[in-house]
Amino acid sequence: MAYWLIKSEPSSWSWSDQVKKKITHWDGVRNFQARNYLKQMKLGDLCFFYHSVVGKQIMGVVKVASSFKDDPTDSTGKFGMVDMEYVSPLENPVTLEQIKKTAQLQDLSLIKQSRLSVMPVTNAQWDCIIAMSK
DNA sequence: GCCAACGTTGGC
DNA sequence: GCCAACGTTGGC
Repeated sequence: MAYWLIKSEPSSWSWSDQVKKKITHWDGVRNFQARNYLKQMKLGDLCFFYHSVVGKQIMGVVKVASSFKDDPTDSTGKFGMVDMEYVSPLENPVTLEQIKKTAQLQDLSLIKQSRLSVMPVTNAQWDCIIAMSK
């Protein structure tokens, strides 16, 4: 099983929206690198849900609830989406500031490629962030 | 609200 | 196929 981190601006789709709705289409990705990662996702893979711009912190965990499929909001047919299902909140959100200060997390794409909206997370990085949330 | 970073588009 | 122009993202 793989781990990922997905970003959303709370003004368009927030963690509390996700908690309420439980399961949602993760559509609107218009970046090839992000799309390629979406494509690699497997059913049951876990993802951190990160609030960009407002909050700048990891709020909780969701899981991949469908494999890669057509994005109905994309008329070009180049992009796609998966479904994301609510799993659990973090006990305490982990902020971008904390992540930047943590030596083991310096390779996280969140830091190196701030514009990428879907990125892989290693087992070690996952465990580290979970530990920080306790 | 600004601006740096960077991905995408389109003209050549 | 290159690269300048442009648009968008997201941290500050």
